[in-house]
Amino acid sequence: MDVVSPELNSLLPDEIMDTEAIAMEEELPVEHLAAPPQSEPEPPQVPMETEVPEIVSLCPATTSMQMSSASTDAQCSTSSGTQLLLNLPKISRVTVPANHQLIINKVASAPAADGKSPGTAVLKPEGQKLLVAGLSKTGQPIMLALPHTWNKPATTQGTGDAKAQPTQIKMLTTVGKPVIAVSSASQLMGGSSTLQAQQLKTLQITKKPTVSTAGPMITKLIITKALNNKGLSSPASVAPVVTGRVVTQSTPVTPPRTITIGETSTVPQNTSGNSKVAISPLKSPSKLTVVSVASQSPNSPQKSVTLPLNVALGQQILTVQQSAATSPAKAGTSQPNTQTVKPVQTVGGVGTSQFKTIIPLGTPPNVQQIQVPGSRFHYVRLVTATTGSTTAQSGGSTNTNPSIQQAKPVMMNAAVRMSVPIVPAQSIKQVVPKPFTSAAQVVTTSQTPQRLIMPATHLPQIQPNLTSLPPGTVLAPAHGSGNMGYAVLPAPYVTQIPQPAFVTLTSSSTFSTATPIQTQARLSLNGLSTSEATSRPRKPCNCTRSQCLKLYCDCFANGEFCNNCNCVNCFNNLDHESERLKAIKACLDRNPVAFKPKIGKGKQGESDRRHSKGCNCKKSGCLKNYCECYEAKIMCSSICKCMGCKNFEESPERKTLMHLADAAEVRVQQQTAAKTKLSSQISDLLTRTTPAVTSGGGKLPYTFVTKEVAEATCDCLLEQAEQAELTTQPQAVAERLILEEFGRCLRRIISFAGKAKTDCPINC
DNA sequence: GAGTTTGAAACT
DNA sequence: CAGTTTCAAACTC
Repeated sequence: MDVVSPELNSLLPDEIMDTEAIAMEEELPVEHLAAPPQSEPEPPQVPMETEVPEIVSLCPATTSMQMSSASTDAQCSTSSGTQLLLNLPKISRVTVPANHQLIINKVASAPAADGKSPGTAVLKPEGQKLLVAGLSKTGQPIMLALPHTWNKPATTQGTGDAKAQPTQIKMLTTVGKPVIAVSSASQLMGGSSTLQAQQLKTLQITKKPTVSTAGPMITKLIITKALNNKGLSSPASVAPVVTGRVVTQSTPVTPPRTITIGETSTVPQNTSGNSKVAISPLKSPSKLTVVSVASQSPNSPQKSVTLPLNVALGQQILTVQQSAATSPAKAGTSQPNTQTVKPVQTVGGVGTSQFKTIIPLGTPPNVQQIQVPGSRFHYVRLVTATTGSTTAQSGGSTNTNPSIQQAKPVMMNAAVRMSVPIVPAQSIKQVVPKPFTSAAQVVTTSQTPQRLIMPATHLPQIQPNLTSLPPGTVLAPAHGSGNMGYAVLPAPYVTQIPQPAFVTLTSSSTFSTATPIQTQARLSLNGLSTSEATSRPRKPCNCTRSQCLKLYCDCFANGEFCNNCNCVNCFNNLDHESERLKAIKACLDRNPVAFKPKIGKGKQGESDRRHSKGCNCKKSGCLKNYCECYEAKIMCSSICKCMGCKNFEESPERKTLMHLADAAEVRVQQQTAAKTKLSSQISDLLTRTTPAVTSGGGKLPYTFVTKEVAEATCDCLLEQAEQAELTTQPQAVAERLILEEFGRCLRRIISFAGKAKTDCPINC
């Protein structure tokens, strides 16, 4: 993975970050914190970018409250009945939708140990660190509880600096409704030299998600779905993800769920709460952020607010899988070695353009990726490194042990683009319960075991254009800067993962890998519309000499893993991650925008798509698919260096070709329609009880020989046979009588058929 | 399906 | 940056 400096990281464009909204820096004045999304730094210039990052507005028509940093306790009731209970050292901004409850538990301000982080606070031990309640569509509260030790910085962090390292937790809630934006920063010293500010953001999602689960459950990880909102006026994406332990009561109907983010250090092996990750679908309007969590300490009071499991996520469903409803045992107390991660089943992601998945990381976290075929978004699950020893040594540097770094993506039905802020590896380490004894984690699903994660390998630092980060790029924090890092995952990353929607993480030193279902959708077809991209399966490559690690390979160039290709000696897969990452880096070194779509919008005023570099054709006249412009169905532009170009608006050759192409397409469509129709008719004919095939406007005689008619005929013949038997007729006579009867039956059938034909000439 | 052509990517 | 080579897709037969 490539690593970029923290500075770049901080500038991570919204497009990549997929986070939006309110930046919450602890030290920032409230006003600043409350600043609108627009205040975020602009992404690096990307001339041809086809996707324009959208900013999500966090404060819809809901109640908005701002508190000064001095605020300690606050209660607020909105006119709509929303209640807010806040007890935070600092709350930059809280927005609560009507009828939603937001409860933030007490947080006592405490002096920073090193005094370098003024304004930081330590959460009261007795109180939950932080409870953020969001409301689902149903009005049920969603809560996050931070354990006391939550967010303890690891002392061995690679960066090793004592600077406060803010961690962001962003959470996206439902669209439209939930508009809870809470940002709070608290820092816990936890005896470590580093301070970490936790930022929690709740983002509003434009779409209302559908919730899928209900019932008791303990969930560690929640994965959300992503969606492609490109071009949608109201994109929906949701991905509330909560990691950590979820304890729920079980009310059959939308039981509230409490999500607690806690530290394991307090109660190490107890809870399953391994740190997990949250995920967020990204992309426009709906941006989602993920939350990393640690396990919760059983002892810590569950002050959590109940949160409805079902969080509507637009059309996407965020599902937190619950443990079997029948096994309440899992709830609460225990589950020492298993973590149940339930990715949310996403529905309907649309794959289109290239997207980038960003995973924050302090130290190389394990990442679970989930990709939804056909979707442009990917889900990424960050899995904290396991227990102790292994993770401890990383110290922020790349882990060289392959076994530890095994990362396997998890494929889902939808792809998600997201950015996930992560808890520093060290904090994770402390937080993670025993279950994870090694970096490698076994992911099992209720359905199928899965292997996951992408190693956040530390690679030589590069400073690529952020907007052009290739898949697999990891943005790591720079020295002395925050803990937050981002890993840019290629959409394909997730490709080679088993389908199961739910994943359970269990401790294990090795990965159990389910046979990956390799479904890969081309996320981005330079210039093609979403529908085009999704409808057209990616063509398998046939590389023989490039190992699929050069841009010659379309799969690689599109940031995808080879899947069902015909390539030889392919390295574009998870088994050759290191080589692949190196190749990506090499490509970026040569061309920082190598992985960006070549077809994008022109400069301002140029609404049409155009090739970012222009073609260089010499013999094809730019009217063959050799020409990248022509292939993308766009005309050549002034930046093209082609010779004898015929691919321009008024070109007769081009028009002719277009007409031919259109005609061909029409023919194909007609043929397809005809085949479909014929198939339908045949099927109908075969299944119809009473045949009604028409010929010349009437029914054919045989069409009257329905089942009923046949049975009646048989009855007549049997009756005749019985008569013959009763009268002791010779066999020959009996047979003759039966045949005569059969003849009469046939005549009657034919007679009726003719009559029907006359009475109803038109297919009746 | 084999061979040729083409132009982007990679290399020098 | 320009020229050359390599490569894989597009195309032709």
